[in-house]
Amino acid sequence: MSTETMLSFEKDCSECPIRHRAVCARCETDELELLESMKFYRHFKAGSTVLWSGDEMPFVASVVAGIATLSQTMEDGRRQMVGLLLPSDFLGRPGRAIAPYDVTATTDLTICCFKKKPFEELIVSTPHISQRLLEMTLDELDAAREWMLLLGRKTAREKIASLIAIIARRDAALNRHDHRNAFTFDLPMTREAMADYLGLTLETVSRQVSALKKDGVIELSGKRHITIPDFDRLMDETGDDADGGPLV
Amino acid sequence: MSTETMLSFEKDCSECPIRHRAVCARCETDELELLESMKFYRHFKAGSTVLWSGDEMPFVASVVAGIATLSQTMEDGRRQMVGLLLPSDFLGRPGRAIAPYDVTATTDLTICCFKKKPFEELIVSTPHISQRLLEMTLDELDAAREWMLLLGRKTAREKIASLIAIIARRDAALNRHDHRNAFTFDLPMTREAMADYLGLTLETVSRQVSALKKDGVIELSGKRHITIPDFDRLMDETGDDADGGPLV
DNA sequence: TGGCTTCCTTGATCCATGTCAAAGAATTGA
DNA sequence: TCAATTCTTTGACATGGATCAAGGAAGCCA
Repeated sequence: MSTETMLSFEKDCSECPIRHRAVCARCETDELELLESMKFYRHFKAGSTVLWSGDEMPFVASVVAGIATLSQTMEDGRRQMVGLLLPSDFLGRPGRAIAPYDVTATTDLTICCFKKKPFEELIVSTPHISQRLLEMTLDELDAAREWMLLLGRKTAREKIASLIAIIARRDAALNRHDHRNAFTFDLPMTREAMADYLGLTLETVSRQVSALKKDGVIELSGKRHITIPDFDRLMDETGDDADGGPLV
Repeated sequence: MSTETMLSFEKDCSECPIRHRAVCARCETDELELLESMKFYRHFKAGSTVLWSGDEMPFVASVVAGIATLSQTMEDGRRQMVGLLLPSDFLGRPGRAIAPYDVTATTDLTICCFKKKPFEELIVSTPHISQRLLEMTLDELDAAREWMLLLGRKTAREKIASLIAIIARRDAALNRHDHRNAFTFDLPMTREAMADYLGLTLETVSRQVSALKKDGVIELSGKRHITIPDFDRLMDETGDDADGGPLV
């Protein structure tokens, strides 16, 4: 599961790309040293399963690179994604032994793991960690509530536009763009994963993506590569208030 | 807004009905004394608005009695409930000045408030509070994810059955019943509020409630009073796994 | 008592999205 | 280079839930 080569941050937390956003963001040098002695990395290929719902969960982890999803499946196969974990997001819950959701690597994925037991002790003894975890959990709850509005009340077209806007924003936050109004990026997920995210079928996703393309809201090259000629135009299609927050 | 009479718990936290489940659950006697000196109560009538989205939010609070809801409204009036606050649940977020959702009293409501600033200081200095808040926030996130599955993938009939099961469970947790298989309680919300919760229209809610009644899954007297003759039968209608957790 | 007002129910119809089916692109591996 | 596989698109049709419309029931207060 693990690669042979060791990247610089795998020794040294201060080199880590998510150093300032992850659960360890507030840690001081001495606290980082403690984390360094406990952490271990795991890598997953795109499409592979990290954990099945019901599995024992021996670790908690931060996403370092790539994207993971949390999803629930009903007995008859209906499936809903309930979490999208981007770099710096936290996986797992202190005090929980069993995974409540399927965890899947949507792209190639690297996670920084801590054994559950020692991490739980750390939370009690290191307020910098528990405070940061609280903040991140509150952010996730806000995101979940946005998502509930999307699932309960938006049309298929608005759902697609919203998802594209979310991904564009995240991409803009990572890679600074020169142009203010032209965004280009790859969708990091299949049509089926988009459908699972949005509570739609993959056919409806495909049709609505085509419709947004036909109407000039997005430009497509290949199936995954998207250009947004006018971000405000895309925002109009999401159904959200005009002032849905600044772009970064 | 506030009543003239003071109930015993309004002086003495140890008398408080939510003492062992709220954000203060883990506090020791001396910590409770500190909270007692800071807290104040507010009361709202059923149907009244506690806060509008965008309002300044000068306090955080625990729900002591009654039910409050969080909801989002789109520009054209589409509305989705995104939180259901029952007694002991926490309202507000440390570090947030502006309410991001409409907060409504669904029933008569009593909340135990703390001014935001002093509470934020308390969180830093009192690990018993921040740890409990983390735990409660993680629970809310789990509930939000269940709800996302409901919104994204369940049929109207499954949604109604799920909501009734949730309320029945909560009611059973508060009021011990003698019979193992007969539950009776009042729906604490209008058909419209149910629709906002479930991502449906009120007409569909009404029709599906009638259908469940016709099929003998529930018994209705009046519009709000429900009896569940066979809880397992109801659970079959929710679409959830058979082992959706024990009843309390 | 009667007339508002609010909440709820039911019917008729429509339409957005799901379902079923087929075939086109892109990718992988032999 | 050619299957085989996976992902995607598109078409035809079905349907669950929304919409529009009317009226019933319960609570309230004058």
